[in-house]
Amino acid sequence: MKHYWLMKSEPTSFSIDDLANRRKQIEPWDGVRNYQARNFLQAMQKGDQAFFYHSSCAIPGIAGIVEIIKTAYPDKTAFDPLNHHYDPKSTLNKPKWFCVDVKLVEKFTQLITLETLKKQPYLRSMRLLQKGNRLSVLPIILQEWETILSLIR
DNA sequence: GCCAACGTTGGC
DNA sequence: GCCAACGTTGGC
Repeated sequence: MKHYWLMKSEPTSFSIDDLANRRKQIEPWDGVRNYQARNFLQAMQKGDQAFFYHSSCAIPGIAGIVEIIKTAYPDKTAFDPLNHHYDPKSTLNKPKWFCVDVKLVEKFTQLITLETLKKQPYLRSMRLLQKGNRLSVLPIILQEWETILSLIR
């Protein structure tokens, strides 16, 4: 069974346009340094889809859809001392952090803004909208997925 | 830039 | 194991 997710990225560091401009429109979703988010990454299966969410920017919101094309494998950025996400506690033998590969499925012609999401009664219980939620990777239930897509379809 | 809400760290 | 201090996230 296919599962749905939401993955956050700050567009100033990596936006949906950056993904669109990648060769094959594929990118490793690395740099996640939170255990809960990591566990969600590890639960992802090939073929799962995720909303690409732009966070910490002028207009936060969902910019499009990506598909998981490679399941979790060790995040190389944790091994690189020069990388901003370097973590000496993650080793080749015992990797602590993981990433998946995503491929662009669709960039929405119009951003589904956080403001819009908040207005939807059916989305009130959505994890993304809960107070204090800071998870950069989180699950979306099918009903929420479809409700969100209905906003632009 | 502010600040609430978390997560992590480290002394005890 | 507790908890204060600190760091980070992310909306505003």
